[in-house]
Amino acid sequence: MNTLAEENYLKSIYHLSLNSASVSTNQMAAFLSTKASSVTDMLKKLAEKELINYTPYQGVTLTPAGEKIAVNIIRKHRLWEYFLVEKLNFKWDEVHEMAEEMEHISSNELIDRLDKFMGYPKYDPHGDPIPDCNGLFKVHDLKMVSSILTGDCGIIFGVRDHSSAFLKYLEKQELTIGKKIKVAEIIEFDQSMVLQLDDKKIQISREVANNLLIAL
Amino acid sequence: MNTLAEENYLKSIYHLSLNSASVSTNQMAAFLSTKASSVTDMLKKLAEKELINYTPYQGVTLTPAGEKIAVNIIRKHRLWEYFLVEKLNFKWDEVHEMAEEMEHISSNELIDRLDKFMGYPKYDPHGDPIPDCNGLFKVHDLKMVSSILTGDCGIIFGVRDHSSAFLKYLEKQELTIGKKIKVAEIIEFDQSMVLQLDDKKIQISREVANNLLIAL
DNA sequence: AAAAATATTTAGACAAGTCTAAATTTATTA
DNA sequence: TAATAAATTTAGACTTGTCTAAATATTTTT
Repeated sequence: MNTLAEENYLKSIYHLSLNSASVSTNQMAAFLSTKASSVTDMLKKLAEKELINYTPYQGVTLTPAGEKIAVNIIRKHRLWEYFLVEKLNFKWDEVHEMAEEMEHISSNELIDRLDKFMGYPKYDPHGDPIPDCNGLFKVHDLKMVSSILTGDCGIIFGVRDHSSAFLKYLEKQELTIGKKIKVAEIIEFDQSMVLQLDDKKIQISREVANNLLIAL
Repeated sequence: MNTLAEENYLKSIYHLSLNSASVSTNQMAAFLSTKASSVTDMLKKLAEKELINYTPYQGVTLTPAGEKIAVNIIRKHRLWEYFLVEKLNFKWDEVHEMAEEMEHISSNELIDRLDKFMGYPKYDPHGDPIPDCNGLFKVHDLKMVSSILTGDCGIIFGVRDHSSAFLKYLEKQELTIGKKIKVAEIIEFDQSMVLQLDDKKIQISREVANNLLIAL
């Protein structure tokens, strides 16, 4: 199979590809907290294995084979996160690092049985979709809270920032997955927003609104 | 923390120490399917970290710090095996390789919660004791079936050989953990044994009897 | 107790993955 | 479009863990 480092590179290329068509060496280096020269070395290796399309200086995309591996790692990551939260009662801000390790457990039989054990969940604790055993998942059309207008309603469905600090903040504000919100007011000065929840109003910064996703 | 290789060496020293007071370089090399020179290199590294007592040419023992790490890895291994069998319905001969990977998931909080989730099991699917979160476990005084006499009774409590082939054979013969057996006859020619189970008699070779453990 | 056999360690090399520093290519800008 | 800046790759080195082959230590045998 592939090494730990190879798997992490493939996963990173997948995630970065969601924003831009092709991924640059420097983007990778920043994302992986490594140096551009290290990235180049690994890209050559992955291209050799035909898991990525790589032309020097031109950035990189995943081949179908590479994407399949990346999606499988993401499937594992999200299923383990679901397990940690739903079965072992961890909080949603505590599970990322553990899942980063667990996603590399190789057995697919294991992950399929875990999936079944948990009742084939469709979303992980952060609202991200869990690919099924064939790598298929629905891509929801979610909007940033910052992009909607006064009076608009929606249901919180996901986050863009997965940091513990952000998740803890949302938890404290009761801005969790499934909650219904309505935009009560947008402050012109700094674009911060006042949201109406079931029982209270809260004010969130532009930065928070940018990282909170809703379905209308 | 420690690397994967370091953890595997410590675990091996622990297992091999159960048979002999100190463990030799060649024993380690055979057990780990590696070369004696590689073992020497690693022993130097572990001695440097004060996880083992190592005098060149004189074999090796674990320090208390090294033993603590080894027991913790074994705790993780056995708890994951229990999880795989009891929650995900794997057979007892299918779980070893998966647990070899899972035992290196670093979080102790995770393993303690897994332990709680499963109701603090005392034995893994092969009858081996599971250390608690302080590294403590009962050492049962088990006997090899080959060491008992005609007419003696006992309850199957463990195995010495953990290979899939052996476990599958035991499963087929219904010689599983918890079964009560009585020695009906010992064949003088080859020391094979006829065992009385609840409902039937079966004959096992000396080799099998050597690897099956019972409590009297 | 010396010779032979066995076990262990040392020396030097290699692969994976990373790094720094230098060279090269691509992009920007004036 | 030539000069400058930024991005990327190459070259060479380092670490971890492994290997082979040679050297050394220990054990066994006679």
